[in-house]
Amino acid sequence: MLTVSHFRTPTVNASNRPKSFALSPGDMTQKAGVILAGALEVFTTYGYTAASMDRIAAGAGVSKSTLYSYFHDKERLFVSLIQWLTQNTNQIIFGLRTDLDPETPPDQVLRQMANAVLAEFSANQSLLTLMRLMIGESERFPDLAKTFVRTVQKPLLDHLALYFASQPQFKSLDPAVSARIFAGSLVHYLIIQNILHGRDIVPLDPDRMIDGLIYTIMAAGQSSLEA
Amino acid sequence: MLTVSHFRTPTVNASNRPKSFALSPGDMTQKAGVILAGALEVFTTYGYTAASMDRIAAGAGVSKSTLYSYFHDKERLFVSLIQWLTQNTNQIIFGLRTDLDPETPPDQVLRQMANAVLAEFSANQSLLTLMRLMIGESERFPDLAKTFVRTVQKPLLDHLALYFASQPQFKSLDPAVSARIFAGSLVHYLIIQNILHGRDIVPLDPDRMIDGLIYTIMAAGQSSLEA
DNA sequence: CAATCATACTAAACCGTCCAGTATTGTCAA
DNA sequence: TTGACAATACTGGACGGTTTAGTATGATTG
Repeated sequence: MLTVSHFRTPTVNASNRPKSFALSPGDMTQKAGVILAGALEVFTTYGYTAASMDRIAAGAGVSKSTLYSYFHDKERLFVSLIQWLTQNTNQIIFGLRTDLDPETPPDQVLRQMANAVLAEFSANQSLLTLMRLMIGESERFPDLAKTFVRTVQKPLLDHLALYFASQPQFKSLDPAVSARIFAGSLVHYLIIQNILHGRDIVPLDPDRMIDGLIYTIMAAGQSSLEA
Repeated sequence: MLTVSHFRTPTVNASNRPKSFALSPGDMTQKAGVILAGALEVFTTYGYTAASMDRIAAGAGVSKSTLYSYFHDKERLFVSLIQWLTQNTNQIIFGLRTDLDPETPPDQVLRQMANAVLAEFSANQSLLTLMRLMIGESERFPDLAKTFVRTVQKPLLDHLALYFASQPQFKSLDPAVSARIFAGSLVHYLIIQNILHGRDIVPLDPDRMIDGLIYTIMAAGQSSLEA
């Protein structure tokens, strides 16, 4: 269970040293959300180091005092932000996971998933931002990167692998590898097109990408090729 | 043709304003290479902003004066470094591209390629570093990201697509999409395992990954599934 | 004599702290 | 219900100490 730690209530108590709490996201103050939203934009634009706390405060429309009353320091603000995004991402992903209904044909399920992923990632910029920040700062925050893998990537891959394993059509395929191929192709596509700004350089229609991917997996599953 | 621009000769002329040249990599002084190698390590460890010019100078074993005599400023040093890495990467990739011999069976060719990619990226840390830096700084240096796509990703994808198109075994597959699936699966695998430190969290043997990937593409190619 | 080194310097930015003052909100007595 | 008061949240600005990019100066080396 992920909790947003390094978060402190704005209660400036007598000692002027407010203590911090590990709060579940529901407990988070409205102001904290405003700060995180502003921080996201600034971190997105400048990266971790170049994003100054002054700019974050300005971006969030909050005084620096308030900023520091909610978050102890820059590093823990960043960690809280990533955890916040991670939770949002998780909710989104688990929201769009088409309940692996064994009735509907697998190609429809897969297409539905792929469509949802590409649509969601294209519409919701913060998901790609999370990916980019995580990769970019993975050396400075290795533990955070592992948390990201554990709470976002692993459940998704496990879910996919479970689905591939459950369908007899794919019994000749390695479920774990198929999950990697499915997710990896889409993630790589998103990285090239949206993060590295390669849309005009290596253009590829998302529908064409999805069609080809679905066809490849379906065809491989139904093949009687010997290993 | 890629040239290492933003590079200036160490000639500190009278006006103390040495002019810069666009030099082909062969013209690059030995010292410039030393500086770039040191810069790579520091940028890798600290990221762009947190890598100070003092640390870079120290890491390269060079005085700061010399540093600035070869590179106008930090930004152009970084651009030169990326271009330098891009060229190295290109040479490596084009070096390991198994000359698309139509004689050898496709599965062997693909396996050879996948093996070479994974082996090379695991052994040569700087390739992954390049990937990580490019993604992490893609908002600060969008043009650099495009250059990366144009000079590294696009040739690789084109090369793969051409190969898929040339082999009758894959005539039922979309060559461009197959190239994306092939490269994307491997890149995503490398990102998860090596960049995001997910080896222990979502373990997957590289050979198993390659086997599954090759099988999937081969089986899909030989399938007679109707679209 | 060109290249390099070592060092010191400037001007600016940064983080985190601190504080005087201002809204906002609630409590409680009259 | 109203008015006084207290607690809390927040602002805005200033500050110390540190770090940064980039420049300048003079010594050293081959």
